[in-house]
Amino acid sequence: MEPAKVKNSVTEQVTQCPVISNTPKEGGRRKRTTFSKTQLDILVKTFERDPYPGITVRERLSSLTEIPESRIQVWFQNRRARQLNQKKTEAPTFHKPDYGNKKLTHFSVNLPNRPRITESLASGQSQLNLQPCLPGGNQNVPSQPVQYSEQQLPRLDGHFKSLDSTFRTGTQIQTPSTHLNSAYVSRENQFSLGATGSPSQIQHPVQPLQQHPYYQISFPENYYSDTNLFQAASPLKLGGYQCGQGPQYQAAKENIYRMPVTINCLNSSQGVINEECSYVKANTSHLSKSPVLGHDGGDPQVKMEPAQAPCNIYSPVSSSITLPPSTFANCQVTSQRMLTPLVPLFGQQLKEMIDEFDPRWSYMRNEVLGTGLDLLFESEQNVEQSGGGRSYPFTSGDQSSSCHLGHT
DNA sequence: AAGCTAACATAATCAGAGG
DNA sequence: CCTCTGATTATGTTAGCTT
Repeated sequence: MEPAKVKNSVTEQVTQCPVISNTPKEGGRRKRTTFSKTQLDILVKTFERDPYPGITVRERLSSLTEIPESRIQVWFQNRRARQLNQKKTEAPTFHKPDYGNKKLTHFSVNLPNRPRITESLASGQSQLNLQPCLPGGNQNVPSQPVQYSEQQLPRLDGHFKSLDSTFRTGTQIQTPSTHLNSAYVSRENQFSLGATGSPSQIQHPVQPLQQHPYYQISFPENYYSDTNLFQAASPLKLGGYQCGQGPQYQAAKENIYRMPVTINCLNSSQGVINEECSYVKANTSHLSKSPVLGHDGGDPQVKMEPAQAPCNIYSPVSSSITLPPSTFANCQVTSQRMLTPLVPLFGQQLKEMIDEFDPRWSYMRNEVLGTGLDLLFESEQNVEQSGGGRSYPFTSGDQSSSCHLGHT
């Protein structure tokens, strides 16, 4: 066992970041790191959006700030500890969120445990082009499709399977860890990414659907689903309602990376309303281990199929957007291992919904989709500003195009 | 299934930097 | 000197891997 504490203080010159060379001295205590203002700013802003960054985010921060990942981890640990202590000392009055007039309310879900890094993954440099929540969103990261290595696919698979199971829970949602017992949730409407090794689990009640209108958006599936990633064995439930397991749902799960399927809105007080949905039926997935990933040739075609099935997205808004199949008639899916989000016209609405829903999902969306959605949003704005009506751009691989939408 | 290990968490504490 | 905060240690949980 390690003998107590090493208290031989180092009286050398303070190591100033970004010069990171304060590795632990032989048998001594690591020199205290002094973070620069810029570095702290990045860390703080990241912390505000995600107090529990995963390894990829930490590595990303590390490369961005030139702070060793281990120091970043320590920083977040200390930050969490002090924030918890601070909030403990404060009067722990629980403020019930005011859902009355807000269309988006607290929605607690149990997010998945972090995917474990296998040795093969951890040993190498992170190949995930993830988009952490850095200052200014992800604008610091070049916009490019996310590329996944063979090794990352199984990891993502487990990750998204967890997401899938997350949304199969009922109204009583289990939170992944005691992280949620802090005021993060109640005050900031955030929920934590669970991590392995978390303390005992607790449950947090979800605001009853009957009392408060919800946005209950199945974004995790809309964005991250995959044929191989989501293998729902039991009916999906959202807010106590059982979601359809019909062809639309399955199709949604198959096409998450190309586009969100349909935005159906309904009043929660009316229960589930069956609305017409349209979706893209793609026969491949960038994240799937389908044979198409194994070769470079071929251009799997995107097939369009209409669907008539319940769409379990709740919203107080009584309108819906249905995308005609023609929207994607000319889309082609590249067979490269690139996630190119083919988000059609309603990107702005989608983005707003995502962002309002929870910043963390935006973050995860960015992890997978990169800046595609943001770019879409920008392009949509440009179109509107130029009076271009309802023509929306989309991309597929290295090709881009636009289509006119006559949505209702 | 059991054991090992990695990863991550909180909590407590030490100790350096700076006001 | 005091406060803030980075660094360390102890301890616990979870999940993947191996046997």
